[in-house]
Amino acid sequence: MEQLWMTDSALTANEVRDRLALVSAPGRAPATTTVLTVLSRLERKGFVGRSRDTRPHRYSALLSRAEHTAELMHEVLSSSSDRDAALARFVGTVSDGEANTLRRLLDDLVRH
Amino acid sequence: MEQLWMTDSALTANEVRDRLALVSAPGRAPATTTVLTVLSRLERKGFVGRSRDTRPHRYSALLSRAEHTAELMHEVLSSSSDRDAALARFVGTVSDGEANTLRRLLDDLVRH
DNA sequence: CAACGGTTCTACGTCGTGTAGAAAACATGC
DNA sequence: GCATGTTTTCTACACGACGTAGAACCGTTG
Repeated sequence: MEQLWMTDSALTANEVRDRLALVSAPGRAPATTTVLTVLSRLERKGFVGRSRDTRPHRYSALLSRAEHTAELMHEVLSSSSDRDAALARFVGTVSDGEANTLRRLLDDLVRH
Repeated sequence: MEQLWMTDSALTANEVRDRLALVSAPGRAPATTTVLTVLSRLERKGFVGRSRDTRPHRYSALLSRAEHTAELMHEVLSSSSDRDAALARFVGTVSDGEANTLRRLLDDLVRH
């Protein structure tokens, strides 16, 4: 459900429904009220914000897809009693490409 | 629930119950059957293995806590459409200590 | 004010999870 | 061999998170 939201930003419920309709299987297009409900719940959990003043309320993701993923990774990591061990395992199973990406990112980090 | 399991390895259901009893609040000690049920479900999901031949079956974690955490992180990461962006966000919010750990790990990686 | 689009309220089915009793399967002492 | 205690399975319930959506409510506009 989330993913569908992360496509872009600041849409009305109907716009979201339409986009969903395009992606989902023919029969499985959600009703507008469904979308509204889900958006409300996401808002309650702090994942999306909405403009209550404009009449068709506009909803937007508060965190980008990448930010959200990063946050989840932190959550998972901090649920571990031994963070370093977990990181070691993580790095040990990462692809070469991702290892390089990580190196680059860490280098960038050091030059503020 | 998981966490309780990751303490050490190869225990019987009753041993697990006992250890749980030590940690949990006085009134909140689980029954043995409860432990069995949970262990069975964890087995079904491939998180723990058990020796069916010994009579009190012995249960053991198939993945260490760290491995499990690492696997979860990979799962989360691969659920992202843009892995690199997610990694960037992740590294950007990591503590200095963890950044250093990561550098060291990546260095070790390169010398096979 | 009636009709319509948008929003909230209420609700149902499903799934995972923590919980555990009842029943079945086993081991054993006698 | 069978009664008894232990271990495991079966069945079941409550609860919360979701996906789903109808019914009712509300504000605008013709």
